[in-house]
Amino acid sequence: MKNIFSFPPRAQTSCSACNLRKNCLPAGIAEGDIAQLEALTHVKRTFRRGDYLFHSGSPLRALYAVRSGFFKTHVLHANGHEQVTGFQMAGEIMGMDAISTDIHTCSAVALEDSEVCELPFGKLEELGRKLPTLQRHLHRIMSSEIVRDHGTMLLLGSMHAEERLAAFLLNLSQRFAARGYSPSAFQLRMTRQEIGNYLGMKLETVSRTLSRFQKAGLISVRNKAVEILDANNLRSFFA
Amino acid sequence: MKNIFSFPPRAQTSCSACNLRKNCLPAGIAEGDIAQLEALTHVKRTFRRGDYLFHSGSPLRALYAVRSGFFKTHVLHANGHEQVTGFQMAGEIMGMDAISTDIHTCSAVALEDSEVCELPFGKLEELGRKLPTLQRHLHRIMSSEIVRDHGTMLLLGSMHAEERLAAFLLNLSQRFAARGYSPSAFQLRMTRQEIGNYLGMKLETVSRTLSRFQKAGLISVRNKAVEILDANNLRSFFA
DNA sequence: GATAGCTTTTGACATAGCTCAAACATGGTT
DNA sequence: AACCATGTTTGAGCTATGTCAAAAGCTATC
Repeated sequence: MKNIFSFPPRAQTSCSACNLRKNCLPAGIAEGDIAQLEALTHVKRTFRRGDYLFHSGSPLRALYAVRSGFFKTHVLHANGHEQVTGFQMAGEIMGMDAISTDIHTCSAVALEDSEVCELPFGKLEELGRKLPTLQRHLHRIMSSEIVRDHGTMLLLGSMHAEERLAAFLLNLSQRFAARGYSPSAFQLRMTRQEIGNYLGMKLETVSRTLSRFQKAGLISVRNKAVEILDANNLRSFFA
Repeated sequence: MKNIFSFPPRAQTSCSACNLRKNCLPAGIAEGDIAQLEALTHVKRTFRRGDYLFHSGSPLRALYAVRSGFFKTHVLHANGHEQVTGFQMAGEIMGMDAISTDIHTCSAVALEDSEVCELPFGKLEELGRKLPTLQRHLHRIMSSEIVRDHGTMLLLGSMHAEERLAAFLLNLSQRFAARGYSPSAFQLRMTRQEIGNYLGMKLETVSRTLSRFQKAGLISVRNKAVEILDANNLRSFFA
């Protein structure tokens, strides 16, 4: 399952031709300036399921935009416990944790075969000084991660299992929708274990809660295939 | 307790003469460039306990550096629940949540009488384009908040009450130490309620756990006065 | 310096979610 | 096609933490 090549395949990328333009870093950047961003996004790397994009402790080289596929990021605690800090899908940016000290503080793993665009951070900062819209957008993206993390803290700090899982499913739904996929039927790319870890609950509780949602007619689950049948009532769990 | 003046007192500030230089935004910025940062940090505002620095929903005007005193930030959920997302002390920056959408997503309240330096964000970005070290430092500060939030997610997602509280006390201790105060004896500025909210537990559990730590000889608590008696064993709770 | 309203502590009891365990399903590999 | 490792479901009993309640301690204001 691990990629045995130390240097995954690379290829040229084009932001202007990319269908993720509206979800990714170029969002909100003037047409004419995208070429400059593209010039530094020189490589696209591919990953097999289970491959690491970066490890906690490794030096910052670049930010990474998911081109296709699915990743999870997790931090490792001294006591050996691992906490999933997020799941990233197409257009989402990883690696901002490393800007603080130039060392990654979390690790990123592909949950399925995936492609990633590499944005060398030094060059990104440099270009940001020339293009205010790019600078602004980079700031927005970092701030979004802060806001998202605050939301997760709210979830972990004050919600019950049912509320957490409802919020999780609706969040996935909404993100799939934003990418043009069905908001109501999708495949989970992560295990119950990983969902539970992210949501601060045990895999058995995830499984039981999904079963309960299914019995209540809110969703249908069969392994990784989820269908949201009653988004409104699901939403009412935590609204 | 609320400040009845709609415009809190203002005063000129000086970064170069500020004893927080090493903990605050100017950290790592070339001596010669600090004057330029100072030029835009035009006002220092004072707050009474309970005063709001900004509210969730209000527009981004500036980032705020705590000059003196203590703040908490919290997000509000649709269901009325409030989650404390952090406690900020001298030198720490608030307001980065608003960069994403130009609207604050959390609120900041003074926990004691406090002073704050205002950094108009537009001007900060503008200056960042001229001073790479400032740009870099702003990025580092935003990234640090991401890393900190990941740490809180780990705490909320996987630690027991004792571990959370031990981590919390040691974190405060370390931050006081970084500011030249005693790492072993300090005053809590927040209530058990607020601690519990931040740590995802009820105030009774906070109180009981503190009592247990005290009985075990790890700390001494009398209301808000805390003394850490055995930092090593306290650390062993969650290391 | 008395009063009123918070805040904290502690106890007794309730419960959501954890642990352990067993059976079953799935999908990748030989 | 069969096998094995991995993931999922469900049950039964347990425990950490929440809930409710009462008393005592602070602090701020008049």
